[in-house]
Amino acid sequence: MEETPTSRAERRRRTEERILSAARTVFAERGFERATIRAIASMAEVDPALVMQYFGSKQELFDQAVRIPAIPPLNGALDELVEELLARVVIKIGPIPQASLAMMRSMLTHPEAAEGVRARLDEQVGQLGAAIPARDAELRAALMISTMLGVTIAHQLLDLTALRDVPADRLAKIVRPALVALTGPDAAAEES
Amino acid sequence: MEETPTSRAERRRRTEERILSAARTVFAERGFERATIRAIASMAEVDPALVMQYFGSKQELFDQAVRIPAIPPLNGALDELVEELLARVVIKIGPIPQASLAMMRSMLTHPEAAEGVRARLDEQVGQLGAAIPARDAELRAALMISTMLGVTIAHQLLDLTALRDVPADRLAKIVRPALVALTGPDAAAEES
DNA sequence: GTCTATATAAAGATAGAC
DNA sequence: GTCTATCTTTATATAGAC
Repeated sequence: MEETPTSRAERRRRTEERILSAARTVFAERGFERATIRAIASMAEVDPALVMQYFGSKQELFDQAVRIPAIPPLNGALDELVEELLARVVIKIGPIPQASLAMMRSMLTHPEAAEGVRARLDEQVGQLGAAIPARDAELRAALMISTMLGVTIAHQLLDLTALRDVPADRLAKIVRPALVALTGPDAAAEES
Repeated sequence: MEETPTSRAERRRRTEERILSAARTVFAERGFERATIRAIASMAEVDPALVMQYFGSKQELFDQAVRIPAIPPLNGALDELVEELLARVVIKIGPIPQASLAMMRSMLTHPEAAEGVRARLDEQVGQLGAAIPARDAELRAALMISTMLGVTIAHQLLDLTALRDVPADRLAKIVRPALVALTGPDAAAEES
């Protein structure tokens, strides 16, 4: 028998996606520990037991929910990389992916999330460091990433008063010189 | 009857202090949610029930444990403030207070901790902003604070590979120009 | 005053009815 | 295949023995 567009498999896939979407929202808002299967199921309008049936455990649900589709590599010329960093976390304010938020929200208290974030940031540090000609390239790259991390946390998660309702371009305009300063003197200028 | 140096009140005070110290350690390591009264009591070598007896609730224990004695105000000339910021979070790496760590560890998942951190950072932003002559003073101050927050989190809580075992003066030397860049052009240079 | 024992609550996980 | 009902665990909080 040919399967219709809304076959069992298709229906199941949609239900799973609805659960994953709800999970991202709840994990992003409350973090791993305070998020409950019940709350996620409620938001997805399914039975809590179904969530367990599909994903097996809360941890497994978290893993699948925060899995980010692609890991866009950081490469190119240094000044392009600075713009790319700004675009990712400052310009792109608003549509910051729920999955990233969920990961960040949980990273300080949930060991698995911490490990995931560290691995991803270490990777970005490596890519960025490769484009920095100054000495201490990796260290400089790590501090650039740390800066963007701090701005994102202060803005998106802590909601600092002074960062509320600030247009993206104003943020970018002020942060850019700081990032450039972190890249250090260019190779030609290094004569010490 | 005169009380000896180890009177009941004195013994109680010492026990309380031991519990608070253990609480700071456990809250700093695991965050509010994952920290348990049992673990804190065990570390302090007292009975779990005694902790409740003394502090009433886990939340109250947290409040008292993370209460930071003094709130040193940020004031002075701008270049001194930059040095003060560097001293507080970069140079002073190592003896960063357990209470601050506990607060930061919990700030993304525990609403009370988030509120406490936001209030404190907002306050620092105000003090720092008052010393910045450029336009967007508060915004610049907030971004400076965010930068230091990011470096602290990446270093102390996430343990980024590239930031491990880096001498404080090397960190400070690289971060300083970024902070200065965030302070913006001085008043004389602003002619637009 | 300190600790043993227990009450209470919440949430993850499972078994079985439909 | 989906959901009702329950089991089990864990941790906060309390009551009462010593």
